Amino acid sequence: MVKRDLTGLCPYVTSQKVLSGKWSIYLLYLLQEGPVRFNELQRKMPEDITHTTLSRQLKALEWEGLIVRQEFSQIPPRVEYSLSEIGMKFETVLEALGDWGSEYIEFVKNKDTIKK
Amino acid sequence: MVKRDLTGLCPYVTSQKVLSGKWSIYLLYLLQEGPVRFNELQRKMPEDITHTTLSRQLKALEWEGLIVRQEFSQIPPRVEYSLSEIGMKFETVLEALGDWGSEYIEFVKNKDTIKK
DNA sequence: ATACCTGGTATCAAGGAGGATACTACGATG
DNA sequence: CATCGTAGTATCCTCCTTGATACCAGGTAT
Repeated sequence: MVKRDLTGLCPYVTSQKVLSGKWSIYLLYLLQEGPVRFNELQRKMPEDITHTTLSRQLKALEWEGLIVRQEFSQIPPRVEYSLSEIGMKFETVLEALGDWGSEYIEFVKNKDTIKK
Repeated sequence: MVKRDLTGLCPYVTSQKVLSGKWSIYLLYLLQEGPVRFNELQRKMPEDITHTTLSRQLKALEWEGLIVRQEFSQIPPRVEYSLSEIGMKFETVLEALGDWGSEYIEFVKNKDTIKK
């Protein structure tokens, strides 16, 4: 996941790059409600995802500035992830994506039905 | 680009899958204004993209139902791509993405400046 | 005759993202 | 003493996407 290039500073290309991770959108969606711990995130994912992958994905989002990682000095460790300021501003996109995604699912269902 | 799975029918996961192509967002953005020809699309891309890649990308979007391909029986060939109905509904997302992308670019600029 | 135009497809190579597995620290619990 | 829980990192392997290149049709321009 090579990022932070901002080719030509195009908003669309930039957005595409930020969203390139396989789980970025869903992670941002999960973090909307507030801080979530690492293992909790893993359990909440809609598909199985290894902690290796989750870790990489979170690191990328943190590196890009969308999320914040807070570590508590406890045993066992406790790490909470939450949205940064620019991450919170992404909620508008999330809303639009959620709406469109639902409509799209309906669209595909109907199409498949007609084909049968 | 293997698609059309709709895992658990989650809108966010679905959207993520549709947007997985490296150029999907920008292509949808370009098609907002109306039909565009193949070579014209290639020329309008912000980075160089081979016609092989463009062809695959368009095929994926067409297969997903977001765009429509219209072929005119002419020599030399003339093929126009445009948004489908569900593709047009994506414009809300595009708008949000454009706004957020711009803000994000500003955010990154400031961050880099501070670091220096 | 040759090159050029469009809009592709076929094939191969390279790179990167994701998955699987093993390993880590440190304490609590059985 | 051994295992569990958290939150990771390090490595390796594999698959997928992209990129590069060559090739195609069929008519027109030089």
